[in-house]
Amino acid sequence: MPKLVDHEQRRRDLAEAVWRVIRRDGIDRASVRTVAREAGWSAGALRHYFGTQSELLGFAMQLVVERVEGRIAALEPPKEPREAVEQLLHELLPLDDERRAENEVFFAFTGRALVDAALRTRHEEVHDALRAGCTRAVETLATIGPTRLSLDTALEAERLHALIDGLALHNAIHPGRMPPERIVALLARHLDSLDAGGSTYARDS
Amino acid sequence: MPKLVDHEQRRRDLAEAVWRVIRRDGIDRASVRTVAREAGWSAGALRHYFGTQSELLGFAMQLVVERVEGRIAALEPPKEPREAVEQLLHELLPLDDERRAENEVFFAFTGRALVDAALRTRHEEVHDALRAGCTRAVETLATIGPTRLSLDTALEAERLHALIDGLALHNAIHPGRMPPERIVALLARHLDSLDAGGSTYARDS
Amino acid sequence: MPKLVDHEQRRRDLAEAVWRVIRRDGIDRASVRTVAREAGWSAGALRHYFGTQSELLGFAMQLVVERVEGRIAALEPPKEPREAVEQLLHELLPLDDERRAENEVFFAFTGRALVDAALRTRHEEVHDALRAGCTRAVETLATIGPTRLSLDTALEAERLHALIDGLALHNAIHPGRMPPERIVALLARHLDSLDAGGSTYARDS
Amino acid sequence: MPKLVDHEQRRRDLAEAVWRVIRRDGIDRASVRTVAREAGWSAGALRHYFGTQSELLGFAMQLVVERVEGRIAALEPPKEPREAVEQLLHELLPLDDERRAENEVFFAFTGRALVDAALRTRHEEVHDALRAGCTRAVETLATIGPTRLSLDTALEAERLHALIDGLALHNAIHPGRMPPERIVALLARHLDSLDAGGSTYARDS
DNA sequence: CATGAATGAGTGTTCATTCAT
DNA sequence: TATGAATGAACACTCATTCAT
Repeated sequence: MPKLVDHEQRRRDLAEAVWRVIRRDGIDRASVRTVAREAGWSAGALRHYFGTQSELLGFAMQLVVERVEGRIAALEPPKEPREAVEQLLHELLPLDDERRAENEVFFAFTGRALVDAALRTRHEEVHDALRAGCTRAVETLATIGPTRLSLDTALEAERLHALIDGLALHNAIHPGRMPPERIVALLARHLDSLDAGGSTYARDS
Repeated sequence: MPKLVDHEQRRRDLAEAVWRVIRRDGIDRASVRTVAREAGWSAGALRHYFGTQSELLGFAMQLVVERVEGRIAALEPPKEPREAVEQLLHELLPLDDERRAENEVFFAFTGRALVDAALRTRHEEVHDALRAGCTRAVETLATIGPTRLSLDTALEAERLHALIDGLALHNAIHPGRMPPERIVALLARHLDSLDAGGSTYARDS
Repeated sequence: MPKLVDHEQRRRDLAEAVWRVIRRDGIDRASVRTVAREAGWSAGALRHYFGTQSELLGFAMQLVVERVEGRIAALEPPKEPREAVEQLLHELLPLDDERRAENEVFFAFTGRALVDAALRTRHEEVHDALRAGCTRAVETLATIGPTRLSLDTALEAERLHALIDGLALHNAIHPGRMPPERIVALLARHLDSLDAGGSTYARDS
Repeated sequence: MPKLVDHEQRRRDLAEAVWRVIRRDGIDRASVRTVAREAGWSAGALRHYFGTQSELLGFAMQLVVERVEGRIAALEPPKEPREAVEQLLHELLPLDDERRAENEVFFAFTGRALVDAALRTRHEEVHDALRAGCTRAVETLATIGPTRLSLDTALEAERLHALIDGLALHNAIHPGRMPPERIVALLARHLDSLDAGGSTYARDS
């Protein structure tokens, strides 16, 4: 009877080590050796759980995918516009440490996905999941809001999506210039603008 | 002083080689050797113009900075809102090959700037220049437009900036999902929304 | 003692796995892991039967030794020259799959035996067994043949041995240039030449 | 003006280091590191002359090819049978240190050529060159000899070739059992046997 | 100014081996 | 007996950098 290990848990531990290294030193430093050391093991031990470095990074990226997708999937259908806004703010934006970590790791992978086909596929998953979340939010605003909105939902979803990613990017790279409070204000203003009548999400959030 | 010109021109040639390598193979492949080969020289020769690899990449990034800043600085004060829009579209967005190149290189550097202080400083320059361009555009819309706009220009500039970067990012990473025409349409819609009265930039651009 | 049988059988199974790996991928790929996987076991399990990789390969080589020796020992004393020839052809030369396998494995080990003393000892056993077989064949031809042969049997045995190994080597490395039929023809010619009077083994084989 | 080095000479030096390592420790130990150390340089320096290990080993093998081919090409057309024999003995067989080295290296590569296509191609070159040399020798014996020989030259060339390789192999792997003098005696006997009339090359060589 | 020689550290990966279970 | 965990050394190869010329 060999020593048994929870394989999936180990993979998760290692992926988290990948995250830490990426956030601290950048994805270029996320070598097999470095990650192993970060996790407190030898490089060879890591090979039990990930056959190649590509697999390791891919899994770490997949973890982002799953977290974001899971978060979006868990969203309750909002009863009113304000709730939709809250959801976006609290679930999709890098407003706390956990999501800030995801966000930074996500952008680190983004740079690599530009030239790595396998990572790009995973990146696209997150992209689409975020798009779906944005679409749902826009639709909510259009249908259950107290307003007379007649939105091109596809267009608005894309605009919202681009705005969110832009905000997240600015927060990741220059946190001082785009702190969480400012993100909240900007997003509120944006949602506000969708409702020409003037309901004001911005006023007290 | 012709020698200096040569020297500076060489640096520019090399920086362009860096761009080509980055776009083709990713920033990780932008090694001193690879870039030298791409430029048609020996690796040692490169040493005369850039002491370290970091300096080389920094200069290549600086080229992006200068181009974007130069482009923004060259903008004529718009006479009317529509012109402001045109400027944004044609000067700041990745709608042709040249600016698509800048854009891709910019995002490649972004990934690295997340953990490299020197690159981050340069990145911030571009960031601020873009912000300034956005601010100017928003101000134009507010002041010389035919509308009764009373905008929080700082807020709107940030929103526009984030939107533009988000669109550019989406275009760089998933060009199929965010082609130039779509960028144009989205940005038109956005500017449109700034003018609650309803002038329609979107209608015929 | 059934356990011992099992043990020995296991070793044989593993040695056969070694053979398959060697023939397919070369002796360099015959790692402990690869062989274990080929045999359908874990690498650790193999340790119970072979303490080191060297031992494993040595045993696999020993299997060649035993097979060749066994085959030669089993030869009936030939009644007439033609029978001696047949024996050589059918028992010692790589004319069917089984002996082609032995042959290839043998030469794979030969390369290593050049610098590995333990393997060289085992190699020498095969060498000597083959030599003995050749000697017996030559003696048969000299004593029971219908001819007036007066051979230097030691010399002729060595010549025959070198010829056989040369043919086998050529067959192993360039099978297209030395197919089985050609081996038969060449050996027939050789044996023919031993009998100056002209009995013709070649004519109808 | 950089330090200039005779590239081809360096490659030859390195190839000779390969030979030394192969003869001493076997071809498996002929790693880039080991060879570099043997030649007195760093592993990185070696990369200036050989891009990959495969290239390095291929060149070292090519050296054997060229030496053997050169030696065969340099053979003068023999005036009489005896001379043909001498040529074979002195040029093709491992009777002195230089050719013993070639021979050992050749067999080391043979083992690898069994599974390496690139090496096999080079191996085939040596094979064919040796075959040509044997063919020439047999033809000489048949045409200018004092005898009534009517040989199947293709068949006899192959037989001679296999014999020579077999002898060389036996000498390489078990030098004690097949010393140079014995090789000479055996080959003399063989050539003798080609001339049924009985001229005796063996008698005084 | 420019080159190629040379180094040493770093990369991902494979491996034989040891060990606890 | 048998397994998988774990290690540390080795592998080929890439790289930034230094240096003599």
